[in-house]
Amino acid sequence: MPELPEVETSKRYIEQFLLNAKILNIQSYVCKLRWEINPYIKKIFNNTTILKIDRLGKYILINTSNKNTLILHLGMSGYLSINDENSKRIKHDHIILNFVRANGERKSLILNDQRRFGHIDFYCTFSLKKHFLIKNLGIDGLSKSLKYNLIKKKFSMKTTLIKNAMLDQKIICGIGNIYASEILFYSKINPLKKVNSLSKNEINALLLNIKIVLSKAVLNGGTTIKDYKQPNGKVGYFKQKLKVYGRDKLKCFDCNGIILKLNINKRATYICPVCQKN
DNA sequence: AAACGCGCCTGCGGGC
DNA sequence: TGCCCGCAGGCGCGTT
Repeated sequence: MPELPEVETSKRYIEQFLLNAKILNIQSYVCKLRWEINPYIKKIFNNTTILKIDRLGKYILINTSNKNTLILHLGMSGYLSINDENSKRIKHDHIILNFVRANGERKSLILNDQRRFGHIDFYCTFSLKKHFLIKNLGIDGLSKSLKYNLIKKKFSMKTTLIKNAMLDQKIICGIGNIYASEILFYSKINPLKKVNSLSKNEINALLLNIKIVLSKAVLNGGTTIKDYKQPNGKVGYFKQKLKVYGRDKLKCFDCNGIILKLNINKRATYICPVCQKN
């Protein structure tokens, strides 16, 4: 479900509550989400303070005073919320992190994940980049270092389709299926084009539009297609701004073309065949 | 090394 | 009403 903008929205919201808060304990009600959950997670963060929260791609990274980092991934259906301590658990509430704020307020961070493709883990902060979920991640979609030379280098050795490359977290991390279609539309690039055939202008357009689309989506609180909500309970408002995703058979906003739905690698891909002829 | 499919899960909507 | 199928915002792993 959540792609970079939804994860960033969630991160910014929980940060308001969690920064400088003390973790009391972590409860988990399942043995595994996508993978087995390390049982030590229940104890290792007890009485530690949350110093900093980062996001890398679709991962939320919570750094604590015991020099560990809590790693959260929301998978397809994960949803974070903040609730009063001891409020009633609902279906698919799998992880509850109880904490106390500097003002004495006791709250809980809740991970609800219907499909259980999400994950929670922890690792020593110092060697976080060696963690198996983090070590292969490419550059973040909103990183200032996302530049032409870097991407040109990665693209020139590949024959895969640009749509697949957009979803490859080892190249650029954070982009998922919705924003891949949107960014390619903004860039007027046909998703079936091979990455090693992209011109300099096309790559530069792509990089610019990655920034534009992702940051616009963040400003709008992300995209709600079905059930995604911001942690404050509001839906994301970027859906109204989507140009192609989910708009098959409808008219393109920029020309008279009709939006087409393709299947690329079993993933729905939306294009305007006129704007994205090449 | 790169490029595919598979499988992990639940739930929903459409067709019969 | 119910069953079956396909599909859904992700991604590591095994196989080619």
